[in-house]
Amino acid sequence: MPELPEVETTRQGLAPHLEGQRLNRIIVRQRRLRWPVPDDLSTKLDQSRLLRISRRAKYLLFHFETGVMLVHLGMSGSLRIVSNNNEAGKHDHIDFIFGNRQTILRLTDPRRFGTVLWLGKAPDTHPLLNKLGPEPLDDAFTGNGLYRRSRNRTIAVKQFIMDQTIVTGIGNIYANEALFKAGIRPTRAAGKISPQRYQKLVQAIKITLRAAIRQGGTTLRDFVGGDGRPGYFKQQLNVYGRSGLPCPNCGAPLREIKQSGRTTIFCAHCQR
DNA sequence: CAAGACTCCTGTCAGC
DNA sequence: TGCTGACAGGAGTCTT
Repeated sequence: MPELPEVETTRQGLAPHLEGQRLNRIIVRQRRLRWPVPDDLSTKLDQSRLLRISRRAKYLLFHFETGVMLVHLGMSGSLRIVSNNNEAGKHDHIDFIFGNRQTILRLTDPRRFGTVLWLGKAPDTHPLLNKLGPEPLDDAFTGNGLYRRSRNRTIAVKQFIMDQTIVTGIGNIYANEALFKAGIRPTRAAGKISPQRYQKLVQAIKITLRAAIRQGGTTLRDFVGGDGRPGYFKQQLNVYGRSGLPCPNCGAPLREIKQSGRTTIFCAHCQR
């Protein structure tokens, strides 16, 4: 489920439980994720204190005294605090056991597209991190910047904003939503959009992501409390998952197409 | 370099 | 009820 808002609400939910705590041990039940979980992860982390959890793009960075551990949740991953009598299920691949009171951070990931890697002391130079574009909620992410990067690009604007080297954190849902809000047709060539419209798109992205983070925040207490209540992702989505239903703006039926194998939903009347 | 296809894996759901 | 195929919130890697 994780696009930027999910990852950020996960970070915000976990940080108060874990920051400052010492890691006791790790239980790795399944090391075959996107890449194999490093053999020596346990050694690297042994009795190390977790200083803080940060986020870059859709990556969570766990800053330990001994170095940085990177976690990506892929398509289906989640991290939760679970109680110590909670039996591990089929897809509960790793437990990180913290502190004297045995706080357990559990990684669950049915599809195993997620990632757990050790980056050591110089995380920023890692290939997964060193080519990333700006954070969408930073001031450094501007309409002008997007406009400049888009010149001579024939790629569709939707794929353009999902490219993590252009701007980070935007996945399929929020790409659809932001383009709807900005009134831009997802298939339009990135290189043929005016600076003014990129300005509008950047605002739409920021507003959409902030709203989603706020909503994630309200449900996160349940999330971290570990009861895993369903219905967690109910959001006010304007287009995603609403193919054929009326456009919230004009009432025309929303159209569905494929772009690079991903579902795109848009209003042919409002988005041009 | 850019763009598109392919790939990893499992759960869910529509259709028969 | 059971089977089959399509599809799902990601993104690195390979091919053209």
